[in-house]
Amino acid sequence: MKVINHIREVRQRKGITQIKLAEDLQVTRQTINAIEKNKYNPSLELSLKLAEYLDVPFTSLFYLDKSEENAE
Amino acid sequence: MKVINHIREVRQRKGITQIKLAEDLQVTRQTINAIEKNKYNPSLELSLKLAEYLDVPFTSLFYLDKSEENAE
DNA sequence: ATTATATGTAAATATATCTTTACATCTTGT
DNA sequence: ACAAGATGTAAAGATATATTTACATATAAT
Repeated sequence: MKVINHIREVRQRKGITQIKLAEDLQVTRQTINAIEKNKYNPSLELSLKLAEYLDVPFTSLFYLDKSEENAE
Repeated sequence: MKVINHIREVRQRKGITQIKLAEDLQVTRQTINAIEKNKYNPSLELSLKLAEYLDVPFTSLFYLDKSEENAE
């Protein structure tokens, strides 16, 4: 069961660059890029910071993909 | 800034053992124990599964400790 | 006291998350 | 065309998360 995130959409809607988001959250730009490109999931701590920073409900930013009920 | 979790309290309130929780979520009992004892944070995927399984709002189960604003 | 169940913990190992450095590509404006 | 800013990506290394096995302690019931 995979995790879906809507970071890119929310970030772009707010006119924020990956660079600014990374700097403000004290991670590297590559980390933001990798997460947006679904290379891996953010840690719980970073996830909470992202939702807070982007000012959206946590579960609208991250949720489980129910279509892959049986998948790895 | 650390992550606070209320897994133990919610789990006990529901009368669920670490063993059952671990089995139902397909992780080991040691993983549940370590998370409850704050050895480390759950992954984002496991965090989402925990909130769903325990049937509580995500941000009432996990949140950032604002009292450690400047701490590592 | 003994048994059963639940919880705590440790070491070794595997995989996931994140950083650093570096270079490539894309887009937009001039 | 050129430059500047934004994004994509890769390899090597560090730290975090999770498993496996094993043993210890706690608690409650009989």
